[in-house]
Amino acid sequence: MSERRKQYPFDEIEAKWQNLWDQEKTFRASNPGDPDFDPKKPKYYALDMFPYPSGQGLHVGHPEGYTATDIICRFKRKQGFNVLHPMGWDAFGLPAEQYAIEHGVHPRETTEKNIAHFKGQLKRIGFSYDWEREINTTDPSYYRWTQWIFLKLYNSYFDTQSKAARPIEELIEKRKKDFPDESNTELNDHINSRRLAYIDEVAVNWCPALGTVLANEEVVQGRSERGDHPVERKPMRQWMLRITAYGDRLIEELEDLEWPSGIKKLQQNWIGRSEGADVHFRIEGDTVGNNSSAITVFTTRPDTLFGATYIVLAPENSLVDQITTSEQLEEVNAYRKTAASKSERERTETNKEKSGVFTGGYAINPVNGERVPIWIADYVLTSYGTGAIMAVPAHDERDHEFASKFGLEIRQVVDPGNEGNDEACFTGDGTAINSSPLIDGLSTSEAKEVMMGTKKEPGWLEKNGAGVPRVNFKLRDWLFSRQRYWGEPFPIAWDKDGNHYPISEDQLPVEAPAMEDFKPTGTADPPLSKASDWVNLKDQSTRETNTMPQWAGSCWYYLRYCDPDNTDAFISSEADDYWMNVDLYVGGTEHAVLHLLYARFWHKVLYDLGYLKTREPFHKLVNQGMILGEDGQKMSKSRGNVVNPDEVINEYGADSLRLYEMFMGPLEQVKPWSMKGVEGVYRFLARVWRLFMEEDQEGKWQLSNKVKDVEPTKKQLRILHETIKKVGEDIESLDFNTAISQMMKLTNEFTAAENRPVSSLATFLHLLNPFAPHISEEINRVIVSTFPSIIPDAQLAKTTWPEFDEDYLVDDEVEIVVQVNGKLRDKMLVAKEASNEELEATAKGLEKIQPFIDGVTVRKVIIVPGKLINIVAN
RNA sequence: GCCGACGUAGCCCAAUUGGUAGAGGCAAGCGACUUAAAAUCGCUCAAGUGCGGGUUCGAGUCCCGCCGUCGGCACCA
Repeated sequence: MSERRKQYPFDEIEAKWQNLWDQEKTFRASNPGDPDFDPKKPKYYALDMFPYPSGQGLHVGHPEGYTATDIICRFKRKQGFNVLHPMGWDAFGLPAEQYAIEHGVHPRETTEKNIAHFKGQLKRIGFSYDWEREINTTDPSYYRWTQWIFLKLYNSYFDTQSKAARPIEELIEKRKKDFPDESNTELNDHINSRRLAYIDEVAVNWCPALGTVLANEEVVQGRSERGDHPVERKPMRQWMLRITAYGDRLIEELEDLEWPSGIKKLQQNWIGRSEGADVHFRIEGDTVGNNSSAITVFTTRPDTLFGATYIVLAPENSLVDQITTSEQLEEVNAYRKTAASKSERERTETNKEKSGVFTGGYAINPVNGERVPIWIADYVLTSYGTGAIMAVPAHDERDHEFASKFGLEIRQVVDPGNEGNDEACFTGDGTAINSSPLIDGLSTSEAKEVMMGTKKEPGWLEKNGAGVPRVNFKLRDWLFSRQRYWGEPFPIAWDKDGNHYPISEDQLPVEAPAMEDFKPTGTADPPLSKASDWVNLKDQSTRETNTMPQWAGSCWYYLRYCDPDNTDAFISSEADDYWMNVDLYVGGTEHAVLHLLYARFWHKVLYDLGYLKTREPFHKLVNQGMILGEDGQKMSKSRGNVVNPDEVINEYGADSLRLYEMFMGPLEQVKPWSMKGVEGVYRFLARVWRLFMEEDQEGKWQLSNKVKDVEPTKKQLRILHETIKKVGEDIESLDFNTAISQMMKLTNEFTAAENRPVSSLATFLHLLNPFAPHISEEINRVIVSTFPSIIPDAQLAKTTWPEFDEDYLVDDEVEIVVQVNGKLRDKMLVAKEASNEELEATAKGLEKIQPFIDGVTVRKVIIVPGKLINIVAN
């Protein structure tokens, strides 16, 4: 189609307006304190998920959400809002580094190149970003503050009383008061174990192919989310962020947010809060006899303790060595070895068949003093709870399967009531039986309460020193260090005694050294460890050589947009006050648990420490649906169904791309691309163009002589005002597809008219403007020059959104549907203000209605004003 | 297995939130313009709402039970 003549000169028009917007800074948002700041204007902050500038450039999924927010922003500006609509680059990350390693180019170079490409592509779509607020997470003036926030995490702890982060100094003071004789080392150890950013030796996800550790969230089915490489578990000393401290608040504070319920659920499930108890099982033969030497299990069903017939430890559990008897040693070691050699994936794949071995040891069930065997099995995870469980095979499917396979005792302690079938294991709530007078006959919830107690009263477990109520989370602390080059260095150094200490704030940013060779070392030593000049500090200290993960920069970028050039603070208090929260955040579901959880966590810490005034960053969240290829499959290079937005713009123009992305269907829905559909909206825009313009003999476009200074007809006024109403409402509710159909309808109506009233058409251009800004501005300019006395000489972007007049929307006569027994039998035209009595009389008199009501009794007449009348008769 | 979303003309999708199943687009067909074609303009065509029950004067919409598609989680004790 490239040879085909363009239906309207979109290429000239679009470039022209984009240049003008750039030069005039049309979409600049002013901050409190700016000379042009108007405090009377309400604010609106619409945020897009900023892209990772990959080498592939933009794909059609990006402009979907971006167009949606752009329409809202252009609309809100016309309604008099001061609109913050920024864009930036999430540019640290593996791909740039991988590419750099393969091609021997510095990642900064490729990143800059990619950003320039992305930016050019975004500008070509005509988004109304305030480019003066552009940010880049790899810019030292940006990551200076990422490092600064890290120091805040490092220098604070979570106070469980107030459920909030507090400065670490408070903890130090308190500790000194409580333990005045403690040595500095002991004090430090205590403090370090409480920091929100801390070092820990944990079993981490080590990815040999990428040469780095990964967060749980970055591992999918035992493989790396990026690159799909195998991941193994390996104990390493790493920086961790104590996100689990915020587990409760991250769930509770979701409540007031206007987020899709599915996303809230996803986050809740990911955090995975469960209430239960830690229960201590003394090991038989243990002479110490206190709880610290016992096996502690976590259970959500302490009411089933009497049915706990054996104990299972994770193979990695450190107690295994102590418990295993010499007879069982060989078997246990063999099993542990196999378990360790299995990748996470293999372990979860063997989902079906349970395996495990007996340790030879026994524990004592604290509720009845019974001796129960201790097993190890890999269905018990070392990473959840305590790495040990009490098995209640009668009421837990996994335990049931295991017990059945190994012939362990299955003792029923919950009566399912009339529901139950006795064979299979019953996991629901019922009545406690076969337990003890303590709980027998009580419902599951009552029995739990007896065991765990209430807020006021401790339960049986606590009173007897057998356990303590506890809330457990699936959420793990956030593994925050990576063995990579292209990331934020930690503002941390280590003294010669091996203690870590913070780099002072005035030394920020800590920039990574320029390095020739930043390949992963293949060991746990990060690439930065090779830069010895950089690593070694004067006082024999050495710098931390890990870097932060990709997520760090995106945890707070929405704050920086509010005050991007501030060199004194990450955000000024005034800017925070004025702009936050984000009124609307649009992006893909792929960030439902990762980015959105991390950002909320950081935000809450900063809030607790008094740097922010809002508890949550994103008030309203909308997930755009994925755009599939023309074949209904996910777009991918290998399938060859990828649509390139540049090509769409070349052939149909940016306005068509924008319009099509919105016309495809509801924003949140998954939907396939269709080039025919693009042509459809392109034809619509060309129709709009020809509604105003015609070609002269030389083929030059000029204003059509059908466009006149005439009064619109009643019908025209009606559809115009209908459209003003519908488009406005649909933009507010993000139903862009239906807004566009309404504008198509209007265009069809006016195209059919010989006299096209310029006043009405000018109003229509305002409605079209947020969707197709270039063509609407261009046409507006043409009619301004011909009708200067009627059309104000101003850009649509700078003039007010039109208002509709209800009077034009109503007819004097309305069509009323006449039903008999709910079935449509006839229609009638009646005066709008006809009374119910009149309606009923008229309806009953209708020729087509008579046969249905003759000879039967009319029981009831239902009238919906202006809509229908239903005669119920039999 | 669990959680969530969605099933309406050949296709993408509407339906004032319980009130005439059709707004818009694509495709198809016919006509006008044209030497012809493309483009354009005009007209036409189509499903009874995945299936089975229920509530109601009235169900695409609400309830119950199935089926299918897509997405997420998945030995979380």
